[in-house]
Amino acid sequence: MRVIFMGTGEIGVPALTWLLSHPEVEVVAAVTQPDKPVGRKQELLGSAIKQLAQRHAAPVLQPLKMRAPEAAAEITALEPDLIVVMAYGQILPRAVLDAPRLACLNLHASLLPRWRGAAPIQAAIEAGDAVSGITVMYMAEGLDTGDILLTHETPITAADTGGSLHDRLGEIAAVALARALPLIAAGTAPRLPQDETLANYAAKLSRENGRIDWSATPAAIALRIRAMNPWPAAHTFLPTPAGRRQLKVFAGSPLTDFAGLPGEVLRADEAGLLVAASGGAVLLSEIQLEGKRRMNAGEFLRGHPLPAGTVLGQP
RNA sequence: CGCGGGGUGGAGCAGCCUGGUAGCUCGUCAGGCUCAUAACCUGAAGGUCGUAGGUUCAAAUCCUACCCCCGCAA
Repeated sequence: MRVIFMGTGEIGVPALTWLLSHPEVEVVAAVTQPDKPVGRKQELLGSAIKQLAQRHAAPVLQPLKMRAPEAAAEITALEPDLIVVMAYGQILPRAVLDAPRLACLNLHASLLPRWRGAAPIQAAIEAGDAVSGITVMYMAEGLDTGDILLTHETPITAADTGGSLHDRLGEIAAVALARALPLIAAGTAPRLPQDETLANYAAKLSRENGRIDWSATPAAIALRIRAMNPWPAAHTFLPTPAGRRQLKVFAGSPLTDFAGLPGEVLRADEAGLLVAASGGAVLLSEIQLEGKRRMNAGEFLRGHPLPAGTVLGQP
Protein backbone atom coordinates (compact mmCIF):
# COMPACT_ATOMS: atom_id res chain seq x y z
CA MET A 1 0.00 0.00 0.00
CA ARG A 2 1.39 3.38 -1.02
CA VAL A 3 1.05 5.74 1.92
CA ILE A 4 1.88 9.42 2.35
CA PHE A 5 2.37 10.58 5.94
CA MET A 6 1.87 14.23 6.69
CA GLY A 7 2.96 15.59 10.03
CA THR A 8 5.21 18.06 11.80
CA GLY A 9 4.69 17.66 15.54
CA GLU A 10 6.60 15.10 17.56
CA ILE A 11 3.33 13.42 18.46
CA GLY A 12 3.27 11.86 14.99
CA VAL A 13 6.58 10.04 15.43
CA PRO A 14 5.18 6.71 16.73
CA ALA A 15 2.57 6.59 13.97
CA LEU A 16 5.14 7.23 11.25
CA THR A 17 7.49 4.74 12.88
CA TRP A 18 4.77 2.13 12.69
CA LEU A 19 4.14 2.90 9.01
CA LEU A 20 7.85 2.71 8.21
CA SER A 21 8.20 -0.67 9.89
CA HIS A 22 5.04 -2.24 8.53
CA PRO A 23 5.92 -4.51 5.58
CA GLU A 24 2.71 -3.95 3.65
CA VAL A 25 3.17 -0.21 3.74
CA GLU A 26 5.38 1.75 1.41
CA VAL A 27 5.86 5.28 2.69
CA VAL A 28 6.14 7.09 -0.63
CA ALA A 29 6.58 10.46 1.07
CA ALA A 30 6.73 12.16 4.44
CA VAL A 31 5.31 15.65 4.15
CA THR A 32 6.28 18.15 6.81
CA GLN A 33 6.45 21.89 7.37
CA PRO A 34 9.46 23.77 5.98
CA ASP A 35 12.44 24.03 8.32
CA LYS A 36 12.19 27.03 10.59
CA PRO A 37 14.81 28.74 12.68
CA VAL A 38 14.39 27.23 16.10
CA GLY A 39 15.88 27.53 19.53
CA ARG A 40 18.12 30.07 21.19
CA LYS A 41 20.65 29.87 18.39
CA GLN A 42 17.94 30.13 15.74
CA GLU A 43 19.29 27.00 14.11
CA LEU A 44 17.54 25.58 11.09
CA LEU A 45 16.35 22.22 12.32
CA GLY A 46 14.04 19.90 10.47
CA SER A 47 10.97 18.59 12.27
CA ALA A 48 11.12 15.32 14.17
CA ILE A 49 9.11 13.80 11.34
CA LYS A 50 11.65 14.94 8.78
CA GLN A 51 14.53 13.53 10.77
CA LEU A 52 12.77 10.22 11.24
CA ALA A 53 11.92 9.92 7.56
CA GLN A 54 15.47 10.73 6.55
CA ARG A 55 16.85 8.05 8.84
CA HIS A 56 14.67 5.56 6.99
CA ALA A 57 15.57 7.00 3.61
CA ALA A 58 11.95 7.92 2.94
CA PRO A 59 11.37 10.86 0.57
CA VAL A 60 10.62 14.13 2.38
CA LEU A 61 8.45 16.90 0.95
CA GLN A 62 8.26 20.35 2.51
CA PRO A 63 5.90 22.48 0.45
CA LEU A 64 5.71 26.08 1.60
CA LYS A 65 1.96 26.20 1.10
CA MET A 66 -0.14 23.12 0.60
CA ARG A 67 -2.74 25.31 -1.04
CA ALA A 68 -0.43 25.95 -3.98
CA PRO A 69 -1.51 23.92 -7.02
CA GLU A 70 2.03 22.60 -7.54
CA ALA A 71 2.03 21.12 -4.05
CA ALA A 72 -1.21 19.27 -4.60
CA ALA A 73 0.00 18.12 -8.00
CA GLU A 74 3.12 16.69 -6.44
CA ILE A 75 1.02 14.71 -3.97
CA THR A 76 -1.29 13.43 -6.67
CA ALA A 77 1.65 12.40 -8.84
CA LEU A 78 2.78 9.98 -6.13
CA GLU A 79 -0.46 8.05 -6.65
CA PRO A 80 -1.02 7.35 -2.96
CA ASP A 81 -3.49 4.75 -1.78
CA LEU A 82 -3.75 6.45 1.58
CA ILE A 83 -2.78 9.70 3.24
CA VAL A 84 -2.32 9.78 7.01
CA VAL A 85 -2.17 13.20 8.68
CA MET A 86 -1.21 13.99 12.23
CA ALA A 87 -0.24 17.41 13.61
CA TYR A 88 0.83 18.67 10.21
CA GLY A 89 0.00 22.31 10.78
CA GLN A 90 -1.50 23.29 7.47
CA ILE A 91 -5.03 23.10 6.08
CA LEU A 92 -5.23 20.66 3.20
CA PRO A 93 -7.03 21.75 0.02
CA ARG A 94 -9.72 19.65 -1.61
CA ALA A 95 -7.27 18.47 -4.26
CA VAL A 96 -5.07 16.82 -1.65
CA LEU A 97 -7.99 15.30 0.24
CA ASP A 98 -9.09 13.69 -3.02
CA ALA A 99 -5.64 12.52 -4.05
CA PRO A 100 -5.52 9.11 -2.39
CA ARG A 101 -7.31 6.10 -3.86
CA LEU A 102 -8.71 4.87 -0.53
CA ALA A 103 -8.88 7.67 2.02
CA CYS A 104 -7.30 10.69 3.60
CA LEU A 105 -7.20 9.97 7.32
CA ASN A 106 -6.42 12.21 10.25
CA LEU A 107 -5.23 11.07 13.65
CA HIS A 108 -6.61 13.57 16.15
CA ALA A 109 -5.62 13.71 19.81
CA SER A 110 -9.08 13.84 21.34
CA LEU A 111 -12.35 11.95 21.32
CA LEU A 112 -14.16 13.89 18.62
CA PRO A 113 -16.34 15.84 18.39
CA ARG A 114 -15.02 17.02 21.74
CA TRP A 115 -11.96 19.27 21.42
CA ARG A 116 -11.62 19.96 17.76
CA GLY A 117 -8.70 22.23 16.95
CA ALA A 118 -5.04 22.74 17.68
CA ALA A 119 -4.64 22.07 21.41
CA PRO A 120 -7.00 19.23 22.34
CA ILE A 121 -4.63 17.60 24.82
CA GLN A 122 -4.20 20.56 27.14
CA ALA A 123 -7.87 21.44 26.78
CA ALA A 124 -8.95 17.99 27.96
CA ILE A 125 -6.82 18.15 31.08
CA GLU A 126 -7.70 21.72 31.92
CA ALA A 127 -11.38 20.89 31.61
CA GLY A 128 -10.91 17.99 34.02
CA ASP A 129 -11.95 15.33 31.51
CA ALA A 130 -11.69 11.79 32.82
CA VAL A 131 -10.92 10.24 29.47
CA SER A 132 -9.22 11.20 26.24
CA GLY A 133 -8.01 9.29 23.23
CA ILE A 134 -7.22 9.23 19.56
CA THR A 135 -9.85 9.63 16.87
CA VAL A 136 -9.14 8.28 13.42
CA MET A 137 -11.30 10.24 11.02
CA TYR A 138 -11.87 10.77 7.33
CA MET A 139 -10.67 14.26 6.56
CA ALA A 140 -13.20 16.82 5.46
CA GLU A 141 -12.70 20.44 4.57
CA GLY A 142 -13.84 21.75 7.93
CA LEU A 143 -11.56 21.83 10.97
CA ASP A 144 -11.65 18.31 12.44
CA THR A 145 -15.23 17.80 11.26
CA GLY A 146 -14.76 14.59 9.29
CA ASP A 147 -16.57 11.31 9.81
CA ILE A 148 -15.16 9.01 12.45
CA LEU A 149 -13.55 5.68 11.52
CA LEU A 150 -12.66 4.58 15.02
CA THR A 151 -11.51 5.86 18.38
CA HIS A 152 -9.02 4.54 20.91
CA GLU A 153 -9.51 5.76 24.48
CA THR A 154 -7.16 6.33 27.38
CA PRO A 155 -8.06 7.51 30.86
CA ILE A 156 -6.65 10.79 32.12
CA THR A 157 -5.15 10.17 35.54
CA ALA A 158 -4.50 12.65 38.32
CA ALA A 159 -0.81 12.31 37.57
CA ASP A 160 -1.18 13.22 33.91
CA THR A 161 0.27 16.43 32.55
CA GLY A 162 -0.02 17.89 29.09
CA GLY A 163 3.34 16.31 28.37
CA SER A 164 2.57 12.83 29.63
CA LEU A 165 -0.80 12.69 27.89
CA HIS A 166 0.78 14.00 24.70
CA ASP A 167 3.37 11.24 24.74
CA ARG A 168 0.83 8.55 25.50
CA LEU A 169 -1.56 9.71 22.80
CA GLY A 170 1.32 9.62 20.34
CA GLU A 171 1.83 5.95 21.14
CA ILE A 172 -1.88 5.28 21.01
CA ALA A 173 -2.09 6.94 17.64
CA ALA A 174 0.17 4.23 16.25
CA VAL A 175 -2.10 1.56 17.73
CA ALA A 176 -5.22 3.23 16.38
CA LEU A 177 -3.62 3.49 12.97
CA ALA A 178 -2.68 -0.18 13.09
CA ARG A 179 -6.32 -0.99 13.79
CA ALA A 180 -7.64 1.29 11.06
CA LEU A 181 -5.34 0.28 8.25
CA PRO A 182 -6.62 -3.30 7.72
CA LEU A 183 -10.20 -2.05 7.77
CA ILE A 184 -9.42 0.52 5.10
CA ALA A 185 -7.54 -2.03 3.03
CA ALA A 186 -10.42 -4.48 3.25
CA GLY A 187 -13.00 -1.85 2.48
CA THR A 188 -14.87 -2.62 5.68
CA ALA A 189 -14.02 0.52 7.61
CA PRO A 190 -16.96 2.08 9.45
CA ARG A 191 -17.90 5.69 8.94
CA LEU A 192 -19.81 7.62 11.58
CA PRO A 193 -20.71 11.30 11.26
CA GLN A 194 -19.81 13.46 14.25
CA ASP A 195 -22.57 14.71 16.52
CA GLU A 196 -22.35 18.44 15.88
CA THR A 197 -24.27 19.29 19.04
CA LEU A 198 -21.40 17.92 21.15
CA ALA A 199 -18.64 19.71 19.28
CA ASN A 200 -16.36 22.24 20.94
CA TYR A 201 -13.03 23.76 20.13
CA ALA A 202 -9.58 23.95 21.68
CA ALA A 203 -7.85 27.01 20.31
CA LYS A 204 -4.16 27.05 19.64
CA LEU A 205 -2.20 27.77 22.80
CA SER A 206 -0.13 30.82 23.45
CA ARG A 207 1.88 31.74 26.51
CA GLU A 208 -1.07 33.75 27.73
CA ASN A 209 -2.91 30.49 28.31
CA GLY A 210 -0.41 29.66 31.00
CA ARG A 211 -0.92 32.81 33.05
CA ILE A 212 -2.26 31.90 36.47
CA ASP A 213 -5.30 33.85 37.57
CA TRP A 214 -5.13 33.83 41.34
CA SER A 215 -8.74 34.87 41.61
CA ALA A 216 -9.74 31.51 40.15
CA THR A 217 -10.41 28.51 42.36
CA PRO A 218 -7.54 26.32 43.58
CA ALA A 219 -8.95 23.38 41.62
CA ALA A 220 -9.04 25.33 38.37
CA ILE A 221 -5.53 26.65 38.89
CA ALA A 222 -4.19 23.17 39.64
CA LEU A 223 -5.78 21.82 36.46
CA ARG A 224 -4.21 24.60 34.44
CA ILE A 225 -0.80 23.87 35.94
CA ARG A 226 -1.12 20.22 34.95
CA ALA A 227 -2.46 20.96 31.49
CA MET A 228 0.24 23.46 30.57
CA ASN A 229 3.14 21.35 31.88
CA PRO A 230 5.61 21.32 30.23
CA TRP A 231 4.50 23.74 27.52
CA PRO A 232 3.65 26.59 27.54
CA ALA A 233 3.88 26.08 31.33
CA ALA A 234 1.71 27.82 33.87
CA HIS A 235 3.34 30.97 35.12
CA THR A 236 2.93 33.89 37.44
CA PHE A 237 5.14 36.75 38.48
CA LEU A 238 7.44 37.10 41.46
CA PRO A 239 8.22 40.59 42.72
CA THR A 240 11.94 41.17 43.34
CA PRO A 241 14.01 44.25 44.16
CA ALA A 242 15.08 44.29 40.51
CA GLY A 243 11.51 44.16 39.25
CA ARG A 244 9.09 41.35 38.67
CA ARG A 245 10.36 38.13 37.25
CA GLN A 246 8.49 35.30 35.60
CA LEU A 247 7.97 32.20 37.72
CA LYS A 248 6.92 29.05 35.92
CA VAL A 249 4.94 26.48 37.86
CA PHE A 250 5.18 22.80 36.99
CA ALA A 251 3.37 21.20 39.89
CA GLY A 252 0.81 22.38 42.39
CA SER A 253 -2.00 20.91 44.43
CA PRO A 254 -5.29 22.56 45.41
CA LEU A 255 -6.11 23.01 49.09
CA THR A 256 -9.13 24.37 50.86
CA ASP A 257 -9.27 25.85 54.36
CA PHE A 258 -6.97 28.74 53.58
CA ALA A 259 -7.76 32.35 52.91
CA GLY A 260 -5.84 35.38 51.73
CA LEU A 261 -5.54 37.94 48.99
CA PRO A 262 -5.39 36.37 45.54
CA GLY A 263 -1.74 35.51 44.92
CA GLU A 264 -0.62 36.08 48.50
CA VAL A 265 2.06 33.73 49.77
CA LEU A 266 0.69 32.30 53.00
CA ARG A 267 3.60 30.07 53.79
CA ALA A 268 6.81 28.97 52.11
CA ASP A 269 8.67 25.90 53.25
CA GLU A 270 10.05 22.56 52.12
CA ALA A 271 6.55 21.44 51.11
CA GLY A 272 6.07 24.29 48.73
CA LEU A 273 4.79 27.81 48.26
CA LEU A 274 1.29 28.06 49.66
CA VAL A 275 -0.44 30.71 47.58
CA ALA A 276 -3.94 32.01 48.26
CA ALA A 277 -6.59 31.70 45.57
CA SER A 278 -10.35 32.01 45.52
CA GLY A 279 -11.77 29.88 48.32
CA GLY A 280 -8.50 28.22 49.27
CA ALA A 281 -4.89 28.01 48.21
CA VAL A 282 -2.55 26.18 45.87
CA LEU A 283 0.63 24.53 47.09
CA LEU A 284 3.29 25.11 44.43
CA SER A 285 5.87 22.38 44.71
CA GLU A 286 7.89 22.60 41.51
CA ILE A 287 8.84 25.96 40.07
CA GLN A 288 11.31 27.70 37.79
CA LEU A 289 12.45 31.27 38.01
CA GLU A 290 13.27 33.09 34.81
CA GLY A 291 16.84 32.27 33.82
CA LYS A 292 17.09 29.49 36.38
CA ARG A 293 16.71 25.75 36.49
CA ARG A 294 13.46 24.06 37.27
CA MET A 295 13.58 23.06 40.94
CA ASN A 296 11.44 21.93 43.83
CA ALA A 297 10.24 24.38 46.46
CA GLY A 298 12.84 23.41 49.05
CA GLU A 299 15.77 23.97 46.72
CA PHE A 300 14.32 27.23 45.51
CA LEU A 301 13.73 28.67 48.95
CA ARG A 302 17.28 27.94 50.14
CA GLY A 303 18.57 30.55 47.77
CA HIS A 304 15.48 32.72 47.40
CA PRO A 305 13.92 33.54 50.77
CA LEU A 306 10.27 34.35 50.25
CA PRO A 307 8.51 36.13 53.12
CA ALA A 308 4.86 35.37 53.77
CA GLY A 309 2.68 38.18 52.52
CA THR A 310 4.46 38.51 49.19
CA VAL A 311 1.86 38.77 46.46
CA LEU A 312 2.44 36.86 43.23
CA GLY A 313 1.13 37.71 39.80
CA GLN A 314 0.97 41.46 40.19
CA PRO A 315 1.47 43.44 37.02
C1' C B 1 25.33 38.28 14.28
C1' G B 2 17.76 37.95 17.27
C1' C B 3 17.19 39.88 23.02
C1' G B 4 18.39 38.70 28.12
C1' G B 5 19.82 35.98 32.96
C1' G B 6 23.38 32.55 34.90
C1' G B 7 27.92 28.88 35.93
C1' U B 8 31.14 30.01 43.62
C1' G B 9 32.16 22.83 48.74
C1' G B 10 26.83 17.64 47.52
C1' A B 11 21.92 21.34 46.57
C1' G B 12 20.13 26.47 46.24
C1' C B 13 22.24 31.33 46.72
C1' A B 14 25.45 35.94 48.50
C1' G B 15 30.18 38.07 47.41
C1' C B 16 31.89 40.92 41.65
C1' C B 17 30.20 47.52 40.46
C1' U B 18 34.39 50.03 44.57
C1' G B 19 40.62 43.61 43.33
C1' G B 20 43.56 42.00 49.22
C1' U B 21 40.93 36.30 55.23
C1' A B 22 35.62 31.64 50.92
C1' G B 23 30.08 33.84 53.39
C1' C B 24 24.52 32.20 54.02
C1' U B 25 20.54 28.43 54.10
C1' C B 26 20.21 23.21 53.49
C1' G B 27 22.56 18.49 53.16
C1' U B 28 26.64 15.03 54.91
C1' C B 29 29.67 13.12 59.10
C1' A B 30 30.80 13.00 64.51
C1' G B 31 29.33 14.13 69.42
C1' G B 32 25.45 15.90 72.75
C1' C B 33 20.24 16.50 74.39
C1' U B 34 15.66 13.58 74.40
C1' C B 35 11.16 8.15 75.87
C1' A B 36 11.93 9.52 70.79
C1' U B 37 12.57 12.31 66.10
C1' A B 38 12.95 14.67 59.86
C1' A B 39 13.25 18.75 66.07
C1' C B 40 17.16 21.20 69.08
C1' C B 41 22.60 22.13 70.71
C1' U B 42 28.02 21.62 69.66
C1' G B 43 31.83 20.49 66.40
C1' A B 44 33.96 18.68 61.73
C1' A B 45 34.80 17.35 56.74
C1' G B 46 34.14 19.15 51.95
C1' G B 47 35.56 24.54 47.12
C1' U B 48 40.83 23.93 40.51
C1' C B 49 35.13 30.20 42.30
C1' G B 50 32.85 26.82 34.08
C1' U B 51 37.66 26.61 30.72
C1' A B 52 41.98 29.12 28.59
C1' G B 53 44.70 33.40 28.28
C1' G B 54 45.65 38.65 29.77
C1' U B 55 46.22 43.05 33.32
C1' U B 56 48.17 43.47 38.48
C1' C B 57 52.51 43.08 43.99
C1' A B 58 47.71 40.56 44.40
C1' A B 59 41.89 38.22 40.52
C1' A B 60 35.70 34.76 42.45
C1' U B 61 36.10 40.18 41.57
C1' C B 62 38.91 43.90 35.93
C1' C B 63 39.84 42.59 30.23
C1' U B 64 39.57 38.90 25.94
C1' A B 65 38.13 34.29 23.80
C1' C B 66 35.66 29.76 24.26
C1' C B 67 32.32 25.89 26.62
C1' C B 68 27.81 24.81 29.20
C1' C B 69 22.70 25.83 31.60
C1' C B 70 18.28 28.78 31.48
C1' G B 71 14.21 32.85 30.34
C1' C B 72 12.19 35.60 25.93
C1' A B 73 11.40 34.92 20.92
C1' A B 74 10.23 31.05 17.21
